[in-house]
Amino acid sequence: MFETLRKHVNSQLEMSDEEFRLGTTFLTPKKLRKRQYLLQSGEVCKWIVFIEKGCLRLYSLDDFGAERILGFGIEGWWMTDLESFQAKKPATRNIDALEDSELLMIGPESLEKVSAAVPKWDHYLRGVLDKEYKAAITRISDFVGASAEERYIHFLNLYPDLFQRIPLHQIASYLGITPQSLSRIRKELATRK
Amino acid sequence: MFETLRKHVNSQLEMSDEEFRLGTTFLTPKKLRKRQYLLQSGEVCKWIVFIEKGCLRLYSLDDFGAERILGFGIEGWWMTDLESFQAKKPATRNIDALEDSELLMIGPESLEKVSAAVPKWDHYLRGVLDKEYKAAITRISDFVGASAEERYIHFLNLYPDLFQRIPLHQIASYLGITPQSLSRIRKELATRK
DNA sequence: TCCTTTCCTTACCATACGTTAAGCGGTTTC
DNA sequence: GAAACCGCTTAACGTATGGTAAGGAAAGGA
Repeated sequence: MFETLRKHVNSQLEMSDEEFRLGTTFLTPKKLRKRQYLLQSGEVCKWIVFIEKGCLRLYSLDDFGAERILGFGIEGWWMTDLESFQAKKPATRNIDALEDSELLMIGPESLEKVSAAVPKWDHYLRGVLDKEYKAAITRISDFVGASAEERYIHFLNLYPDLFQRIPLHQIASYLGITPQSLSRIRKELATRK
Repeated sequence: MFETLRKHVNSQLEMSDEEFRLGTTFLTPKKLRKRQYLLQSGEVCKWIVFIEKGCLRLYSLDDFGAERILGFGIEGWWMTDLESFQAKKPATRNIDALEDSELLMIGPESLEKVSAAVPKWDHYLRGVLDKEYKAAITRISDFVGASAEERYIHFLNLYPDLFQRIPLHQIASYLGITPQSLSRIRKELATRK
């Protein structure tokens, strides 16, 4: 049940089996079917989730109901709408499953408790936020200075795993362009090779 | 020397004068002249800085030497290149002063110490990172789904203080457009009113 | 199995933004 | 006080991306 999480923890820091086991007692498992919501705008986001298996996406809806994809997650990633989770205010964003998924969830109280009780978990979870933040800055850097084509190439290099399993029109939204533009870019890249 | 910082701390959480004083002993003051670098790409970023007074910017250079502005900071903001600071690797980004500035700096060891010694400071600094992360996601949301004109309007609403004192061509870079495009957008908005 | 929906692509035209070039008031420099 | 620079704007034109529409392959539902 905790295989992927154990691997991810190991990749970040040293943690004994006992410390790991202790931490996992604060986690709530949950299965999500494809298309099922973990969070719908209007609800308060009550969980930070680790993806043991499957694929989620975080997105908002613009004034005309079109999806703006803010991020993806697959096994080995953490995900939440921090805005709503921390403030305990209704979310403006949505999280749903792109594939049948298995999650490990942690709520605000458990988060406090595990951070206080197991310093290693505190470090681990803080490190997760740091990495997310750095990734966000890198993505902003791309938007500020790179063309859609460059952003697509960067995405391929950074997340080859995601590219394999996420529909192209969702990747287009993530890149801030239309599916048609992405299609055009891919054609252009293919002929150039 | 710590007026702005004291105000900022107060705005985030409750902290006694003694706790505050204790924390400030870990800070190193520094003055920076306009155009002076705090960090140049190639150096390791050794500080997280609080801006008591003045204005800084964080930016990278593209292949042709053009500046891509990743962020601004004025009094009451914290700033660093987290990528370089945490990994202790040479930075790819630069930080310099847009105005004569007064900074309070904290290095990696002091950061560890103050976090361990004063729990309130640990919470405070963690909150700062959280806010930065949330702001980054909001900015990404803008890039994914909003036009340049909308991004400009959002910038005005979010950071009216910044708009007053930062040259327009730098704001243009922050928004991911050219100064000419920003000028066009401003004209369009002015005539529409 | 059929029928619907989803996903990807292509084509055509519209538009937002980039590029290049130039001008002009304000400030700094010598 | 020129001269040089800087910040901002405007204009003309080029290009990347958006919008609309349509078709076809693949997947999913009944």
